[in-house]
Amino acid sequence: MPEGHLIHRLAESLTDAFAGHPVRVTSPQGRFAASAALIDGSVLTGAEAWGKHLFITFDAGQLPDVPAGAGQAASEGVGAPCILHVHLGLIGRFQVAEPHPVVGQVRVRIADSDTRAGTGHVADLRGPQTCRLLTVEEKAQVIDALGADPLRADADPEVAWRRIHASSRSIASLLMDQRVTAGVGDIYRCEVLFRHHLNPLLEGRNLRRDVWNELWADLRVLMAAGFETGRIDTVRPEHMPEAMGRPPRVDRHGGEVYVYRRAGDPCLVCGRPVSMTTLDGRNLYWCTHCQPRRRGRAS
DNA sequence: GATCTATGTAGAT
DNA sequence: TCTACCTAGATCG
Repeated sequence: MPEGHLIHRLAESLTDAFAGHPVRVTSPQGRFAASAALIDGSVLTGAEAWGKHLFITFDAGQLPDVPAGAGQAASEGVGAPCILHVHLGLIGRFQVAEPHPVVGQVRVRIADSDTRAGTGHVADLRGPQTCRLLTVEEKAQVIDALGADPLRADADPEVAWRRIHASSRSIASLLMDQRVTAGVGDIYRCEVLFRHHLNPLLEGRNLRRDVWNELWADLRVLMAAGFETGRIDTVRPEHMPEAMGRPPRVDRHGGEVYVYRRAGDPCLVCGRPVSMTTLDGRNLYWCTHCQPRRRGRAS
């Protein structure tokens, strides 16, 4: 269930664990067995994240002939790179660990060719929303449809700004739109809006350019920190419960946040209860006092 | 043991 | 706006 920062961490973990080596690719659950067979034994050359999308590239150059019609990537022929495209969706998990027996519904297992006990790694994929093989061209098409990823150095926030500036949709909805900002999920959108005192229902076309610049810069900082630590911490030191004379909290998702999943609890800044509603089918949390409607309007 | 929930998205209505 | 999908852990009775 991760947001973009964890997908980037995952890409790094997979690259560190397997890049440059031939790997075993299997589908213990069976639902990916035919495709797994196409890349089993090939060299994993690297993994890359783009928003919440994960791409794992295999060098299929040394693979034997693959059965006709076994997959789109196979039609490229022997020798073409083959890309495993994964999107975890809401409930998927992809964990890199030391070798261990399969437990539960493992869609894909990637393992070192040398699986002697105590050596190597195993990566288990469970419950993905997307798990398929792509060609290089198909991967490019997926990326073309995505907006600016705050964790990528090559991200272009101008693309996101143009889409926001032209839209009558709420900024809360736009930040979650992967065609606008890729990798931002429910926690980061709720938290960054709070940190900038922005009302979630502010229309994109009414967002000031300087406020967008601040939002984008903050997303980059927050998500880079999340990439480093593996958790989402958004509370400024002066607002930490201890600094405010309150007992420390433990959030279920593992970080310190202002509003996410804190409905009814006192706002860490003003003390009024945090509000929650549903927007586009997702839970939206905010403080009606700290995020008033007028803030952010175009002048 | 049954039910609920979830850091997401696509497709139908 | 709704429903379906994928899985596991938390919560309920």
